[in-house]
Parts: sequence; structure tokens; C-alpha cells
Amino acid sequence: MTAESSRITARDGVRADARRNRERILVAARAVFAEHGIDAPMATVARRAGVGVATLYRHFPTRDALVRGAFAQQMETCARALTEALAAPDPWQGFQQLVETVCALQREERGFPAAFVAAFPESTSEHAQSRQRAERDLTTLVRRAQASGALRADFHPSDLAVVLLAHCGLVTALPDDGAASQRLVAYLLQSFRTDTANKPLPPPTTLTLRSLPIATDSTGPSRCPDPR
Amino acid sequence: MTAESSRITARDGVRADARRNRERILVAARAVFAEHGIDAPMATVARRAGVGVATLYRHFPTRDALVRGAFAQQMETCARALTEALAAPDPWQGFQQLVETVCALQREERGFPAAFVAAFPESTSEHAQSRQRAERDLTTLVRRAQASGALRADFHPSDLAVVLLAHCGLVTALPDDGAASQRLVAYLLQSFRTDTANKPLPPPTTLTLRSLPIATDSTGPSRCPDPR
DNA sequence: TCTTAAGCGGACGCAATCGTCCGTTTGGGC
DNA sequence: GCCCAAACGGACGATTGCGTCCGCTTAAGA
Repeated sequence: MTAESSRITARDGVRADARRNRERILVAARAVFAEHGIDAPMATVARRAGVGVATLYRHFPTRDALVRGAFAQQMETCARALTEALAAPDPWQGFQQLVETVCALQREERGFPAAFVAAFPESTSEHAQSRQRAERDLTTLVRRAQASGALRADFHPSDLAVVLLAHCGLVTALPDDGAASQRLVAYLLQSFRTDTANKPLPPPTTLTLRSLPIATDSTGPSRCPDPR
Repeated sequence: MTAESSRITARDGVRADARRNRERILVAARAVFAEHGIDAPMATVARRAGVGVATLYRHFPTRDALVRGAFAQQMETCARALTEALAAPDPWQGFQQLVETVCALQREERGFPAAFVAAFPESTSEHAQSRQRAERDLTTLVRRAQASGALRADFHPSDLAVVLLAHCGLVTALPDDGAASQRLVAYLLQSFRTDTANKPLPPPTTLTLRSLPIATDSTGPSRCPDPR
């Protein structure tokens, strides 16, 4: 989105320590969000970053701003993936790549899924238009894949949201090695194709129904009593 | 599970008002959990039930106990669905029915999905064995469906957990009319069949990517500022 | 009706998190 | 090296949720 976020060089009228702290905070936020979910206390992020709470709040006035800042890079990766998908020679390949890339991102960067879901309703001025563009591109991608005959005709662009949200839920619920996630993606992609040739799936989860490390709240791997 | 919960008759050594309050609390809990997620304050449940907090805690010492109590009926329905699925004449039909029943339950009883996920790791004495039995039955169901030739051979019983958790995530993220949920279930069921005849799907979600009423936390439909 | 113990409810103490205020430190221009 | 505005950090008051304690109420048996 905004290209400035990668300008870590110098002259932008911001003092060096401020810029340094901002980066530290973002790194810390990603780590903490991954460990305890995006509802983790702001103070925890601050401590992890080695800064005071006031500094944290100065850079990111709300938790929302922090979350958005922390995962801006991932969001950008998603946008890039979409562009690349549209550029792919084979429409189906592009479609598949997009789904797999975004899902891989969701499963690798813990905390991102929650942020991803939480970010949906946001209708900020700038983001609104980029979202609109994304939506248009997605529709194009779908139509192209359908025209090529590989994607079933009754697939609806909104189904992509369904897939992404369901996948979010899955990886949020069980932060395992990703076997379950890959399994789900493979199943879904197969059902989207017109010629479902029952291609081989990634190996199933080894987990039994009991032995799932799941917590009540958002992302945290377990009810840990605050490791302060 | 425990059959006593449905014994609302009389003689069980419990005073009438106590029994009445217990029921009121359960009703209130389901309502509140549906509205604000299972992390809603205990006091809110108490107020809704028209009882004091102490009474709430007396009946359900922990939030976990309350959640379990509130959705015991739904859990039982799940168990019954499994039994019925095994009794179905056509193995595939049974398999399909099970998935659809459980998913329908998840989408209809708001708050239940979160409870469902949260309940997984629990290894209580009594529940442990009933879970084990459920697991065995599920495996049987899968094997039978595979033997009949309708269910793909590489389907693994753990895939059922994958489906259920993903579906939980979806309905939790967007508490809409259920179109998305039905869509997902249909896609998945199709990819599980050996002869994927591209049968018609339920209609797609009408939602666009922006316009999703999603909150950061568990189940609540929106960031509502406490309607106390 | 009387008795009594089970049941009730709200006030209270405790803990966690939020977000701000304000005195102190420091980067970087001169 | 000096200066000052920008940046920092921690203490603090406010808010919210938890779970218990204790005096009052009431169901139900005699």
C-alpha cells in the first residue's frame, strides 16, 4: 500500500531514536500477537520492545493502529500475490497460487489470521479504494479461470472470502505444523476444479480429537497464566 | 451426556427455587454467549437471568462449567447425530448427514462454535470415555463410507475435525444467515466424494469483501459499547 | 404455623488493563 | 559544546471483571 513504510533510510523529519523504537515496537508486536493473540496487553508489547507504554501509545494511539502496523507487510504480500496471480500465464495456476500463498501466510505468521479477520470491516479512506481494487482484481481472476474451463462455473468471488475466513478459523484454532491447513486447502481447491481427478492430498493431521491444544480466546496456544 | 440434566421433574433433593434458577441461568447464558461470545462477563449472565452473582457461582463454580452446562444439550445432539449416522442404511448418507447436522447446529446456536472449540482439550473423567467412544464411532463411520466406495479412500478421520474447526471459524467470523456456511459445507462434501459430479451448490454469499460485520474478539457481532 | 437449613443476592476486596500526565533524557542543528 | 524541542518512560487514577463473604429470605417438612 503506502510505499513509505519500507523507507527506513533517514531524512523524513523523524528523530533517529523514534524511528528505531517504532521498528522495535512492530517486531515486538508481531511476536507478542503470535504468542498471546491480538488481545494481548499493550504493556506486554511495550516491555517486549524495551520501551515505555507512553512511547507505544505515541506511535500507535489505538490497538487497532498497532495491529494494522504490525501486519501491514503481510497485507502487502497478499496484495502482491494478487498481482502475480493475475500475471500468471495459466489462469487456474494463478488462482491456485493466490489461495495457497495467502493461506500459507496465514498459517506461518501467527496472529495474522486474527488481524486479517479483524481488518475486514475497516473502511479507512485510503484502504477503501485499494480494497475495491483488490475486489475487482479478484473477480477478474475468477472470471478468467472460469473462462479457461478449469474453475467451476458456479464459483462465486465471495467464495474466496469464505475460504480465507474458514482457513483463518482453522489455523487460529490449532496452531500446529500446518498439516491440517494444507489438507483443507487441498480439499477446497479440488472441489473448485471442474475436473476433480482426485489428485493426492498432503498427509492428514496426526492429531486425534482429544490432544488438541486449544484455548478459549483468540490466538494463544493455551491458557498460560501470563509469563510476565 | 448425563441424563439428569433433563430431569426437571421434582424429587432430586434440590429445592424448587434452586432448580428454577439453574434453568434461568442456562437460558440466560446461551443468550449472552450468543450475543457477546463465551468470554462475556459472568455478571452479565447473572443479571440477564435475574439472579445474583453468588447464585450463578454456586451453580457453576467456573466459566467453563457454565459453558459446558449451557451447551450440554447441543453436545448431546451431536452425539445423537453420530448414532443416527451410524444407523443410516447408506453409509455415505450417514456421513453427509452427520457433517450437515453438526454444522447446522454450529451455525444456528450462536456461541456454540466457540464452546465447541474450547471444549476439545478438556479431558474430564466421564467425558473422556464418551469422547473416546465418539472417536471410535467416527472412524467406523468413515471406514464404512469408504468401503461403500462413495467416500474417497484417502479421507482420514481427523479430516472431520478439520472440517468442523474450519466451519466454526467461518460462522464465528461472520454471523450471517448461513449462506456462507452452507456453501463451505457443500464444497467440502463434494471434494470428499469419489464421484464428484459437480452437483449444484447452495447460493453464494451476497456479501462483498467490505461489509462484513466482524469483531476482533470471539463471537460478538460488533464492537458494541456494552448495552448494559 | 413454626422451624431450619438450603438458597439467595449484593457489597466488597483484589487484580489486571487502559490511557494519560508530567518530569527527565537526548538527538541533532548551530 | 550548547540548547531546546522532540521523544521518552514510569507512575497514576480510572475502569472493568472476578470470586467470596455474610446477613437476609424462603421452601418445605413437622
